[in-house]
Amino acid sequence: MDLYGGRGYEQTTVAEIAKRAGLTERTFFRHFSDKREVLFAGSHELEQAMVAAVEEAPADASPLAAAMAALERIAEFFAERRPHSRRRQAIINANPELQERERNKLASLSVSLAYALRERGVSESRAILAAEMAIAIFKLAFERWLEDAKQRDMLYHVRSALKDLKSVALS
Amino acid sequence: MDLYGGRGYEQTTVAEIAKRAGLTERTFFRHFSDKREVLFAGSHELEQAMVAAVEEAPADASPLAAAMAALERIAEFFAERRPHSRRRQAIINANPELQERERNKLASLSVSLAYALRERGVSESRAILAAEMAIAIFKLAFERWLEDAKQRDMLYHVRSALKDLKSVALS
DNA sequence: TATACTGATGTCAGAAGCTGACATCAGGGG
DNA sequence: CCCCTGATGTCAGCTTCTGACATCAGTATA
Repeated sequence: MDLYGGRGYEQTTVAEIAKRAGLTERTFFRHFSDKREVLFAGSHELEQAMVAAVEEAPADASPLAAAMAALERIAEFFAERRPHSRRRQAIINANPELQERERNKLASLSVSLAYALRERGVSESRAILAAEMAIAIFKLAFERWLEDAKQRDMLYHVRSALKDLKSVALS
Repeated sequence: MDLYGGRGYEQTTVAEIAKRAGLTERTFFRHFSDKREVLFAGSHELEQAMVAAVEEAPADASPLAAAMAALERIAEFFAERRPHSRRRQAIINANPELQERERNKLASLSVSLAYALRERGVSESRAILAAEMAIAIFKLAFERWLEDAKQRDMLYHVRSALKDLKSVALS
């Protein structure tokens, strides 16, 4: 992140990263499939936590409510990491390739959530749509949370986005 | 598409594509920024048509209704292209890098739709969410349309997905 | 204690994607 | 007939990423 932030993502070479870590270029590629992947290493854990939240949601919760449980579950995770998240996001926002990868991660997350919803007996179409809506809410809430001058927490923004989404869907 | 379909995306080299077209590798990269971009060349026109549909939607249409107008506008475009679309999608589905790019295009489309909605006076949050919902509907409808044994048209699947989305949002 | 195994790392060579700089060439306008 | 422009070719080179093989440290096991 120091290097990507300092000289820019494109300008920093894998060789530099490896050297900075006291390792070889080859070793870098054994740990990360991609030059981009370094920035997204932790995303798998987050995904698992969210899936678990869906699985543990009350049996009578609606698909959307169950998907929202996933967002509420991770809301606290972000609380202490605002500075880190801002730095990271600034790097991603500065480079299309990284945004591409980020969208990929969110898409993968959406698929996992939809699968977890299906396991709850939700129909395929409705599971997919509920998951996509949850992701849309997450993206919006995350963006708002990062730039919120009042520093309201993630939960606030998630709920605010959900409210907007419902009003839009009904109109 | 012949090459990507035949030998697979990864196995085909840009040199081969260029040779097949009777051109140079260098020329290929002057026409397409990427090896992937060949498959997504036409997407800009589609995006513009959809934006136009949003702009031309009745002034009293809700944000979601305006976004849906974009989907209805292009529904007929796909009608004659089902064989081509299937072939193309099979190639994309077989390769993660291409899926990544496809998601990128849809994200770009979402941003454009949201912008067009904003121009209609919709608030930022609601514009973003309406656009995202439209994209979610499009993705689902497109998938269903491709695999529909009954060959019902795109419009049918778009409307069916919209109905599901509304029911999920309300639950 | 010696040996074998395992996992992480290093070394090396090379393919493929992509870019910059410069040359060429065809067609259109003055 | 000349000049300009846009598209293409040529070439050199960087960077990402991969496969194959070597090394080395720690650990289990005989």
